[in-house]
Amino acid sequence: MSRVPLDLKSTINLPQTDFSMKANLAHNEPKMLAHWEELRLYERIRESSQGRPTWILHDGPPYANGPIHLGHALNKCLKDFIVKSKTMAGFDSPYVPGWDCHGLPIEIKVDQKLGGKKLKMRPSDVRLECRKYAEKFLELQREQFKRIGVFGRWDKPYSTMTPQYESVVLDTFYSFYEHGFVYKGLRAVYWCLHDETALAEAEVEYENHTSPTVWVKYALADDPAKIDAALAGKKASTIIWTTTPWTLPASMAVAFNPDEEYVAVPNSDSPDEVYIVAARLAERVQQDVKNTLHLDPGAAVARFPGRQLERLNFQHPFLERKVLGVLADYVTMDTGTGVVHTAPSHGQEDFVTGVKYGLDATSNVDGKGILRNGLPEYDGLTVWKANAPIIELLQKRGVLLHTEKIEHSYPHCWRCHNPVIFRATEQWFISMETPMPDGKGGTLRSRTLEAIKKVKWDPAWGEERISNMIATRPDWCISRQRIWGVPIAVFLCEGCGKPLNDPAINRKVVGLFAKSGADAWYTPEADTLLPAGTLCPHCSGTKFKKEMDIIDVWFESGSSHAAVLGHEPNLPWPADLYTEGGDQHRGWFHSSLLCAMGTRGEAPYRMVATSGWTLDEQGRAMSKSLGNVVDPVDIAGRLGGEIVRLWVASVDFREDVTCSEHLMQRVAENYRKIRNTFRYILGNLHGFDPEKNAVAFADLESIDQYMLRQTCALAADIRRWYDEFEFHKIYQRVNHFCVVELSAFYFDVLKDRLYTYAPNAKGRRAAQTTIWHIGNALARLLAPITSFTSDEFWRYLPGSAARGASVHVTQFPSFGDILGADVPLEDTKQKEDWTTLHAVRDEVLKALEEARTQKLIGGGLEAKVTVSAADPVYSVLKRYEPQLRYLFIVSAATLTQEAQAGGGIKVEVGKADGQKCERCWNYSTHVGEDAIYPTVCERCSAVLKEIEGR
RNA sequence: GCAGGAUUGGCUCGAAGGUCGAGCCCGCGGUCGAUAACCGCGAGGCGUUGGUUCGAUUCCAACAUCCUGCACCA
Repeated sequence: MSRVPLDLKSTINLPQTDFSMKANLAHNEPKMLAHWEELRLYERIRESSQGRPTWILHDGPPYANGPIHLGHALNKCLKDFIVKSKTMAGFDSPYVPGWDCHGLPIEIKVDQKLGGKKLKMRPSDVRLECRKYAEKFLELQREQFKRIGVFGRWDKPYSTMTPQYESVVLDTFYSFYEHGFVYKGLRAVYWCLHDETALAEAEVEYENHTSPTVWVKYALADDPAKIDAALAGKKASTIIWTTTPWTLPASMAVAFNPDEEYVAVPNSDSPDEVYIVAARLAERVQQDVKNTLHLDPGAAVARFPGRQLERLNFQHPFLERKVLGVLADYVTMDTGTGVVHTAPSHGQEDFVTGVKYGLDATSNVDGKGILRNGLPEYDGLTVWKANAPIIELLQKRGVLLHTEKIEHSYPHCWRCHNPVIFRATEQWFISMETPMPDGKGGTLRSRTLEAIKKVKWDPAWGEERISNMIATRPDWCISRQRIWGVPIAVFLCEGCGKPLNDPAINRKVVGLFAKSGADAWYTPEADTLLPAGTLCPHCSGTKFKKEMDIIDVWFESGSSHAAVLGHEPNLPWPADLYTEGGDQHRGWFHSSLLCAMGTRGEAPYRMVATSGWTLDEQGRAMSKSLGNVVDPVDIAGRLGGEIVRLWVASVDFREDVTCSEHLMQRVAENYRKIRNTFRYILGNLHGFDPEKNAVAFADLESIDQYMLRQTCALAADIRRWYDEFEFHKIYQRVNHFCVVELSAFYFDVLKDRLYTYAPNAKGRRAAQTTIWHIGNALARLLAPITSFTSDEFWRYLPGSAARGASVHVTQFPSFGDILGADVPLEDTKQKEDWTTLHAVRDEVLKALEEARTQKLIGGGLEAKVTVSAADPVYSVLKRYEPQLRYLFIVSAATLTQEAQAGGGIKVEVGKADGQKCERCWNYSTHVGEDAIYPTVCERCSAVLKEIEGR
């Protein structure tokens, strides 16, 4: 009875799967997101994590004023890797994202939008506009973060503009206030006369400006012999140079550089008169003032360091006042006379110097820029108009040595573009030197420095960095003359101006904020909080007004730990980790630390990790004008959110990271390799049911067992690297595993078994069991990074339906999961065998390549090889002899025991004997022996019999 | 100017006081049963200058370039 022969190709078990080779991520990821939403996946993860130890990453709030950029994506992906990996490592690790919503950038944007209208609007209406602006971008950023696969409590994030949050900020402020950390004091700030407002540094732009400059004589009021004996009996003066004559009424000191040499230069018309200027600038000064004064630097009477001039008294050029000689390092020798007129109320450095020497920093310039309390010549004029009469005045008093106009770079208001001035104003401060109220000793500064040591900083240099900053920072100026923020909700006595500090009233204000938000301060409702009959404790005044300054937004975000942590059982205080860009050592890490120290005496975090900056391929910062911006939203839309995630995983985030379109393409290439690994596994698991078809570890082939142990080694590395946040090592290692260990080695070798064996043959089932375990493990190990693809794979993996709806509710695989319970992890002998076999295989492949070059063979199966080796290699090969041809993927491999020169092995390649089997493509001398299938080899003949049930 | 960090094939990374290494890219070839895939072979590098050392890409110092934060231009 004759049979109709089967079509041979149909008897080959080719891979079969709907897991497409083309990911089409841009199209498919949104579907996966919808699926996750439908599953309520984040909530499910929370439920399944209940009761496990918590591990808290507290989110640093991005600023809600634009779409996300690559730095945001880096930040959020890193956090997502950490939270997901902690979750899969067995922790309850909730993630509450947050936003920073108050502050200047939004207020300025809204200002620009409102224009002149703002001045006519009530503050509460301006605040509403700001709120709408922030809300808009909070919404946008939330969707963008979700799009790149970040899991979190997106429907209940924290935001700095909610009543709850605002009340916590105020409560934190009161805690500082009631413990005596807070004081009011003067500080020099940028001031725009036109807009009558203080400006932040960010609001200042340098533009060219023409200023009158003057060289002014300050006569020494003390005995010049104090400086140098040679000056006894002389009439000594010094000369200052300034571009702001209007600040001269506020001149309180003249500054010298302590380490520079100064000289007393005689006036050649009147040799008893000497002028003290810097030695290095004497020639220049001579030229500058030559029209009024004939200095003779060559005839200097004395030379002395600047420090000799400290605390000497000089006569103010036109006021009845002494001016103190002071020392300052910032006095340079590139312009002027080496002597700097110092007005503490009108310059930042001047102010600092003023504090150091106890000088008066009261400003006699009002908010409109008008000089007050001055001489009739200039009193009542604005600073710009006062320059001319003051110069005239100097002339009249005979102290003007020279004047001219110069054009130089000068700070301007970025909105009205008028030149700005420095002005000392009253501000609120937190003192760094206040003793801690908890009785444990130390000051805010010293205790903070101690707390820093208990925190783990990654990279380690962060500790030194933040310590330096805390050690050297001035008191914290926490007030801002702005609207969009949390007000410093304090009542001030209208009589004496002193603030009220009554804890009972403070609590009532916190309660009001918790109910109605900080907006309430801008309504009459706040006034009713003050009980009738409240008296000022300082002057017994009965009338009070509200402080309308707002709190520095860094204080707000620095209070986030108190707003978010410690209120729910699985969100305990303090956080295990804060992680942001390295710029936050001065920003959020810094303010959070101080806020927590002042209120709780402890750091709000156990560990701080920092990431670098995102730069372009040439290492330049990204900017729209350079056109080198990589937009993560755009990448997600074209290449996939997974590619953004994988890029983040690929770089060492601790240093500055580079990115470009080109680099993203490269990452996409690598992604395809990982995807194809998953696809190969799924394709070859067609018809495999792990419940029914799995083969016990002991019955697997040696190579299968070896690969499962390799997978365990991979799992161990990956899990360690997740713990250490070394994601780029995971990326490299997984890439290597997929490309070298699987694709180029194991999967290649496996094809013969998977494709040509009978579907249910034990050897094939063993291979399937192995790749099933590898895929199962790999998907879970990679899930924190390739969250989309791992879950997609999970849905296709046979038997996974029984193990949960998503890979994200599983945990990392244990060695037992991979090998089977009770299988020992180590098998040293097996590992050594395979190390040897690997090395021999490499030699064989090289020999095959040579034979190919010589046109002896084409494909490897056209070849037979003979390997000659001596012990110990020989005996290893001998034990694996029947498998060698499959390992080398040739049609025959024979072995001879023979020592080689140099101790190596010899590989001889020849044309394979026999005919090519049409089915398995191996060459065999037995092709033609099967009557029904005359074109197949003896192995395939047997397989076909099995398939046909013969 | 001050503080901190970085510099390894074209790209991203890893390791180490003893010939550095991996993946990708690139070149050549194979395969045509993972096919917009797969396999093999090959080429290519330690910023500069000194010092310590038997030996330095590694440790030290200076320089250069780049990045971050801070300060400043009277």
